[in-house]
Amino acid sequence: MDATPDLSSFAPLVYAIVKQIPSGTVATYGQIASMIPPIDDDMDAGAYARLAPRWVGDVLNGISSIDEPSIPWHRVINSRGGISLPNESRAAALQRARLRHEGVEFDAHEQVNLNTYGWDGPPDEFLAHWGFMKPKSIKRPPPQGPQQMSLF
DNA sequence: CGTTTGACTACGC
DNA sequence: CGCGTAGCCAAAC
Repeated sequence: MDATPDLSSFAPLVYAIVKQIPSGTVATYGQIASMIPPIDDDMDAGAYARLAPRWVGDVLNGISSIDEPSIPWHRVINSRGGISLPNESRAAALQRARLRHEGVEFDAHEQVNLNTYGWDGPPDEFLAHWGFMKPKSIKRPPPQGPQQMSLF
């Protein structure tokens, strides 16, 4: 059997998830990758966790070239909340324009506040249907009492 | 068929 | 808190 460990079996899963990202929100490569369980059983879970985000990028690179309209590839950004495409890239400008058009704002550093625009992930039904795992929420729960004032 | 690069991320300074 | 580096694998050259 051709156990081709290429991305052909990985790509459809990425497509399915990216399609679920609502307009006006963004998801990170790592977040999407964390939802997809390791396909290769022999692969170490830790290794997979480090590799999968890059595979997501590779997959999206394929559809951004043809600009597949059914897949909102522009809503996927890196963990820093920035666009990973080369700044001078035509696709980067397109991605940024589309996000802004959807209401996503960029700060002075040209980065998106994931706390505000970060995606919570698809519904549980969707996850169960595909056998996906619930992603680690990219929204960082604000510490309840970060600036706990020292009474004395 | 060896080398290089990459839409990544975590970690260190 | 921003910038540089290491790691890891697949695809492109």
